[in-house]
Parts: sequence; C-alpha cells; structure tokens
Amino acid sequence: VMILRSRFLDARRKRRNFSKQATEILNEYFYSHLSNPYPSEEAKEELAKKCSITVSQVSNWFGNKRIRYKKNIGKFQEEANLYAAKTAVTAAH
Amino acid sequence: HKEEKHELDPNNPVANWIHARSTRKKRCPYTKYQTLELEKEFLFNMYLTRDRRYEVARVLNLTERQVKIWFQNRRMKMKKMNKEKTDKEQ
DNA sequence: CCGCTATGATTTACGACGCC
DNA sequence: GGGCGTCGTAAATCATAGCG
Repeated sequence: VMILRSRFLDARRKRRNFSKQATEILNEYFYSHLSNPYPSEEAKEELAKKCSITVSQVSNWFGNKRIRYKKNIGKFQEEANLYAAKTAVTAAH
Repeated sequence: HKEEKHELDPNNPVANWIHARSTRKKRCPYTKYQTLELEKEFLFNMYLTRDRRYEVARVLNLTERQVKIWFQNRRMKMKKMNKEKTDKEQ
C-alpha cells in the first residue's frame, strides 16, 4: 500500500520545463537582484502570476538558481551579462 | 525575518548571501525502511510524545533530534499538499 | 535511439523567531 | 526559560525532459 502510494507521489515528479518566457522573467528578476535574490512573498506571487506557475514553483526555481549560481559563477557569467544588458536597455526607455 | 551577519564584498555578490554553517551535518537520505516506518507513525499521529519519539529513534537507529525534525518537515509537507489541493479546487 | 546534462521537485538539517 | 512549534531556506539528491 505504501509502495503504491510512494509510486503515486513519485509520479508527481513528472514535469515539463518552464516556458521560455517564464524562464526569461525569472532570470530578469534574479540578475537584477543579484546582491539579494530573495523575493518577498508578494514578489513571488507576482512572478508566479506573470509566469503562469505556482508560488511553490517560484520558490523552487530561486532555491535551485541560487545554489547552482553560487556553485559555479563562471558558468553563468554569459547569462548574467545578457540579462544585465537587457535590463539596462529597458531602463533606458 | 532572516538576517545573518555578513561583510560586504562588491566583487562577489554571493558574499552577501546566507552561508550554511560549517558545522552542519551533511544530508543523509534515509532508507526505504526508515521512511516507511516514519510514515506509519505519522499516520498514527502527526505529533510525537516524548517517549514515542525515543522509541521510534531507537528502533530506526536515528537520533531523537532527527525524528523530531523529520516530523516537523513532514507536517510542512502535508500543509503544502493540502494547500495545493484546495487551491486547485477554487 | 542513446547518453548525458540541465532542470524542476523532493528530502534532510538548521537558523531565526514564537509561544507556553 | 528550555523545549518544541512553524517558516524559509541550503545543500544534496532524485527523476526525467530534452538536447546533441
């Protein structure tokens, strides 16, 4: 019984990657708050709405992003530059 | 409600982020058996009495602290699952 | 089709704070 | 006032999507 239940729970791990636009929005927030990438509950709700995902998924994304970024800053340098440039452009408008 | 002491380093934004304490125990996944028994106990009651905790820890070869924290985490998991369930129904 | 890695989700362990 | 509660998170690990 527990075996069946655990298989059922594992089935919840079925997932799709987030849409390109959603990832874009999350990355924009992350890199524009790089000195403190911890969105408040309200900010998470807003991001969740904009990305059409849940608040939990936003939390998961930031948790994963922070640790993976920190573990290998070099690997994300190009991405960081990209979003820095992007927010600079939107700020200029 | 989350602030820890840290010094500034403009060259490294990560320096401002929360650091894990070096004394933290490395995460050690529990066995199928341990998890199964903990789940059964949780089904019986979500909150442990002192001697129930001692007994579970002894049988599963875990510390009382590990059992206490497992129940805390399990309650948070349940809360999250309930929230997702009710959210979906609205 | 296959192996590998990127990615989203889940599992341990803890610090901060609250309450009694 | 020490011990257990929740909350948010770090870090490791799990499961698989999806790319080359």
